[in-house]
Amino acid sequence: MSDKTTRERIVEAADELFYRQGFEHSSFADIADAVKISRGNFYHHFKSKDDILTAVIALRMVNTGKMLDQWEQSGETPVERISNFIQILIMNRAKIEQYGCPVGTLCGELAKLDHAAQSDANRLFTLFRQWLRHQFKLLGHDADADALAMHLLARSQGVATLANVFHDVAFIDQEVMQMHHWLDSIPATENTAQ
Amino acid sequence: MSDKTTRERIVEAADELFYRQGFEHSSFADIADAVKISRGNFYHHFKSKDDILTAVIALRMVNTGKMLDQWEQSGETPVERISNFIQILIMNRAKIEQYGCPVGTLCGELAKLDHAAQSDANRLFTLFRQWLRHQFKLLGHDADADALAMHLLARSQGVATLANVFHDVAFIDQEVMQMHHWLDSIPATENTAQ
DNA sequence: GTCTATACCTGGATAGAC
DNA sequence: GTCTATCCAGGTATAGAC
Repeated sequence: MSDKTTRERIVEAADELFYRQGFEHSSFADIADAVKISRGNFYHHFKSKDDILTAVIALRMVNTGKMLDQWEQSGETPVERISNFIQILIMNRAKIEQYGCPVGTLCGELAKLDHAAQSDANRLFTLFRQWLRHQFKLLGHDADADALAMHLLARSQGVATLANVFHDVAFIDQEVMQMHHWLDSIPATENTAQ
Repeated sequence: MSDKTTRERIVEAADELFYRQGFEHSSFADIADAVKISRGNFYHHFKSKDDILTAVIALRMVNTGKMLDQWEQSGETPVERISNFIQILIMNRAKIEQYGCPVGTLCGELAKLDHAAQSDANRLFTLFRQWLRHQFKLLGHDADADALAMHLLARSQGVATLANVFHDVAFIDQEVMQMHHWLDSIPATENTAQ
């Protein structure tokens, strides 16, 4: 657990701030305060604010990838693995209630800004989408695997948004339960080929 | 259809711009361009940008109220009326694909900004929530009317978010169909008392 | 690699003429 | 009621010393 480089500390602080305050609303001064460095020093590590955003997205991609890999290993069945996805809402409920879904809110903001990094950020969603699609395929749902993946993504997005707006964690619990039931109700003609 | 006052024109232009670009990202210059007035002239009608936001939210409240009233009258049964709600996703699919849900994205942004008008904007959601709750109550769902209302709100929010991110209108159609099926599948022990 | 100082620009807001 | 001119704060980015 060696000391983190200044660059890493900047990216991590920016990651958190972009999540809590949004990208545009987070200034260099904010990040500088968090990392305890001077504003001018940024430009030794990054050439612009957009550059920091790119690094933040890259970090999130790596972390998300690791999480999905871990679910892949820890879950015995596709249903178990998909359940892990649903459970993020519970794991992160306090933060979701305060700041919404990190992926959804970032993509939403960048869409409004018509920002160049939009497609980069959207890849975070694609990561989940493909992983879920893969799991549904393993369940024997070849034709509608993508539709099921998108459906589940949409459900969790909606839950995160409303939990944030109404500051209601109980609503998360309630909906997560329903999502688990929905998952269990899917005809699981287990695909034994893979 | 008398000519609109400058004030009304400002609010309408701001409404559209806040939807498309977000509140913070829309400058006075942007609004001035749209309305074709000078920047200084704003302050004869509003004392601050936040004031314009308040007016925009008020306008949306009025318009939303009118829409709900109309559904109330045009629909014969609660199911028909709730169907109208689901159908907004279809009616506005082009805009949703481009800019997301106007209510959800505004509330999301104001939450990140920790803006004073947050609770004002959230009332837009509450308007829908209460209306839907009322309809579900008429369906005989006294105990879980609010849960059903929130469930439906969350579903449509999620659909709007993903349609926006993936620029996919077909996904809207697909999910709307499922939402109608879901609605039809709800045991409708019609409440004849009201 | 980190700092201070500063340039430059945008955006919200004010003053005052017409 | 609308305009022009202007002020001021804050934000990104650069220059250059240490």
